[in-house]
Amino acid sequence: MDGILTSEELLAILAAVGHPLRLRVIAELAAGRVHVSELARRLGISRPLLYMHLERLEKAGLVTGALELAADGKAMKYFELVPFDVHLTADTILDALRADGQEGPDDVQEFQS
Amino acid sequence: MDGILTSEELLAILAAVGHPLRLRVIAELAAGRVHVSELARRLGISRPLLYMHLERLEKAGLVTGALELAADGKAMKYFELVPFDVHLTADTILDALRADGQEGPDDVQEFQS
DNA sequence: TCCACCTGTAATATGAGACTTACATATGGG
DNA sequence: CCCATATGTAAGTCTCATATTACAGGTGGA
Repeated sequence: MDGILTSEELLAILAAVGHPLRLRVIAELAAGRVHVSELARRLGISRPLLYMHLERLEKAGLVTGALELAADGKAMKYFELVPFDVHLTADTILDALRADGQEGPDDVQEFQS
Repeated sequence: MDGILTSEELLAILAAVGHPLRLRVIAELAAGRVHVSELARRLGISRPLLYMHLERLEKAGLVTGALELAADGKAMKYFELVPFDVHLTADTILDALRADGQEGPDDVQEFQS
């Protein structure tokens, strides 16, 4: 979760981290993996709400979730932190915007005059 | 614009940078100071809209604006970038949340049982 | 069977942010 | 005097993220 980012990826990360609850979610997960219900209890928020925030963090690639079967047979979804390291400066932002231009040759049509 | 941040300050920065237009504003200002109307023209957006985004960036402490009188007597508001360097990791976030606790003794009432 | 856990989603408010349009002001030059 | 430039703000709309409530299903144990 670092290296060269496109502005889109950078924005996804910034928007994902830039919320009070999600900041606390990251802080909780920094201590180790937790399953959803337990995490909701710790944060004092409803489970559906937590789901939304986790989705957002997952789409940004900051956390990952895995459904597991506990010893007692109950299904539990554990989330854990994906190590990230984003350096935020004016230059970083310029790099991200530049990266958009020559973004992967995912079947991009080239024009010439 | 770095060092130890409270979660509030960190959130202000992240939320401020986390928008496509504001990313481009920062990129433009990275090349040097620009006055509002000129910047709006470069970005191809309306001036009132740019104002909103600039306010947001200014509140987060990422840019500063100064009203100046040009040689021809016209008032022009120049904005420039405030150098910032935010390192974003799980640890950084933990630090920010910890910093909230013992935030400046700005007349804080202490209780004891 | 009922209760206590867990996951997952749909339906629905609500509120903040983003954006537009319109207007007020001031300056200098043709 | 009118036009072009500039700043600044008020008012309204509209979209979307946020948040709540309510439901669906599954398991294990008393």
